[in-house]
Amino acid sequence: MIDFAKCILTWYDQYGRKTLPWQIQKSAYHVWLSEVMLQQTQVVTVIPYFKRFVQQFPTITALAKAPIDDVLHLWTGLGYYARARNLHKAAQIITEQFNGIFPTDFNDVINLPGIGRSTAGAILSLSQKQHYAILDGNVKRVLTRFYAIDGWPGNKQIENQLWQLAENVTPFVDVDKFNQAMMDIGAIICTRSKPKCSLCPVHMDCSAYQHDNWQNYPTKKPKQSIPTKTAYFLILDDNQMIWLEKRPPIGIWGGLYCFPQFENYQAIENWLKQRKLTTDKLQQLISFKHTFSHFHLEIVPIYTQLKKNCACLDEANGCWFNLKQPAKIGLATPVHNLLQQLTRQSHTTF
DNA sequence: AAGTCGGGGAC
DNA sequence: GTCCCAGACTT
Repeated sequence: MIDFAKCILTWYDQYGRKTLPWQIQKSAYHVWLSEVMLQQTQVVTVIPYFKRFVQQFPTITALAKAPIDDVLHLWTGLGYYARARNLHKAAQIITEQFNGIFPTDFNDVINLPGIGRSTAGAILSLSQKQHYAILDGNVKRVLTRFYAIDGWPGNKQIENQLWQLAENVTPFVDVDKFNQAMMDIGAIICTRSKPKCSLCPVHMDCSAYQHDNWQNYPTKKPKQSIPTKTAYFLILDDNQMIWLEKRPPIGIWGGLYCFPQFENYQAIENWLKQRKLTTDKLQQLISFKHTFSHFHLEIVPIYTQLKKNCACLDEANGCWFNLKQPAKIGLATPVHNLLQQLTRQSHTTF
């Protein structure tokens, strides 16, 4: 049997990634932020978000003091907005309970909102060389192929087995390099499709390589069809000002601003009538589909111009979004796209 | 154990 | 179109 960790570490010295933005001035804060942004999100997507975020919030304390809308604004388009809310909440906990210093005790770290076992292990190993294993999508892919682990990793029993293997292969020295190398190999070599086995430092002992059956691993998630829902977005235009409402903090697009949303056309007319808002004719724009992991959303934008603002709208839970002077708030991606479309049209109109 | 939570890259 | 990504949290 080869020395798994030694092979991985030797590979890392020569080929591992060492200049990603969160690896330059390595701190617990930067590693934490990157790990959270990288949850279910690819590196190339994260990089610009990470740079903007640390520029605006250089310290945990600065993040803790910021309004949540500022935080969500910087998260716009990244998805899984609970990550941003948890990050903000955790920054406040760190400021209050840990004097603004990121905790070094595993139990303290994993108890922060938005940090699970793998993220806690990644932060403490990468930023402080503490001996903890990680088990993200990359490590799961490498281990299931190397050891020929059958069964979907989302299954609790399979996941426990993978954690055990991860702990077994994780060395006591250079744990930071090892964990980074495992993620690098998973992301660059042991890819989901067309893995570059010839470049892998442990391919000769890899079960999937020996049997030429990498396609069987990891075992795919049992797929299920997802439903389609329809949503009408009311684009209420008061002279280049668009009415947006803040969504409740939990649920889809939590804390983001969105057009008033309805399940059918009639509900829009009721909504306008109840608020004594008089508008021009309702105008249906081109509908489109937005897909989530668990349902499709058919979005029907309904545009109309407000004739007379009766000031019946609740400003506490919404705002007039100025197309010519956009506020820095969190926006769901289809809302963001529609607002940009409206901005372009207003330019060509004049 | 299953459902909820986004958006985009790669194919 | 499909699959899934440096997962965590709720029920």
